[in-house]
Amino acid sequence: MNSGAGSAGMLDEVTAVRLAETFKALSDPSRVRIVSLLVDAELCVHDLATALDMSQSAVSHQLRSLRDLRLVRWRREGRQIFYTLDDDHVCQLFRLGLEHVLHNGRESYQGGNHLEGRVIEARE
Amino acid sequence: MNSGAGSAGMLDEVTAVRLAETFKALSDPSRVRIVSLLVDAELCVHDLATALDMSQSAVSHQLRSLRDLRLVRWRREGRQIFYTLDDDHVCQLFRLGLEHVLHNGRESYQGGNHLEGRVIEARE
DNA sequence: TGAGCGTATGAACAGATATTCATATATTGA
DNA sequence: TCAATATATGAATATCTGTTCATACGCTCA
Repeated sequence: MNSGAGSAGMLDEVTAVRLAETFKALSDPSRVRIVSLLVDAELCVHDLATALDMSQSAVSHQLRSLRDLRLVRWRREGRQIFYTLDDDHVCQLFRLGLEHVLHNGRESYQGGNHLEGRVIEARE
Repeated sequence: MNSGAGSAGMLDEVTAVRLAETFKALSDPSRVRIVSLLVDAELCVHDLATALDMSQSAVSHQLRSLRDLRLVRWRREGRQIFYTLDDDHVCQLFRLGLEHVLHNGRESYQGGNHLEGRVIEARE
């Protein structure tokens, strides 16, 4: 069977979809920033909204996505609801991604523009 | 919680966007499946399309995204172009995500439906 | 040189997404 | 019970995304 750690082989459709969903959870700047805060602390919606300079509604909608994808947990305390990251995998994913981004400035790259020196002689 | 290197602090806008972009690269089932194949082998577009049962065009478009995000490299050999994963981070991200998905069946979860229902205790 | 293959690309379109606005729900305290 | 507060939710909307279709580009070999 596939899905080992080494050779993954081709993923079956269900796994592919769920894996994609997991990454999709972190594929938006707002959500990534929410997670970056939750990595360090448990926060309520209002604090998140304030820290991120987003509307309460927008944050709440995003938290719902994260909840649906099981990336965060919540805890009620009075009228507030505190969120925290659900499991450690999320944390690891976040860190690994961050590492990738930070170690990957904007150095020149194979095919700085397109494939083989194609047409793009478009230079100003 | 917080497996080790904590304190990411809030991300600045640029980093958040780039991090989100990185995850977005893996946020689609087709792309995830492409990557799952490239984890094991270097493949040309046609082989990818065949293995994934996708049109050549669709695969090509997706490869372009992956190229733009620097997740894959290519190499021309005759009329074919072989793709491979660019750096190891991608591989690690893919594996970590897969691990998360595989270790996370569909067990019941906090708030099976809506929020209000129950409260989780302290963490750890 | 031209036919044919492999690949890339652009336009177009259907479907997904993030935010806003308005409003509902839950909880507390008077 | 009522007002105030914190959060969730639904509809509307502008934007983004993935695929298809048609076609262009690049390479190889008759």
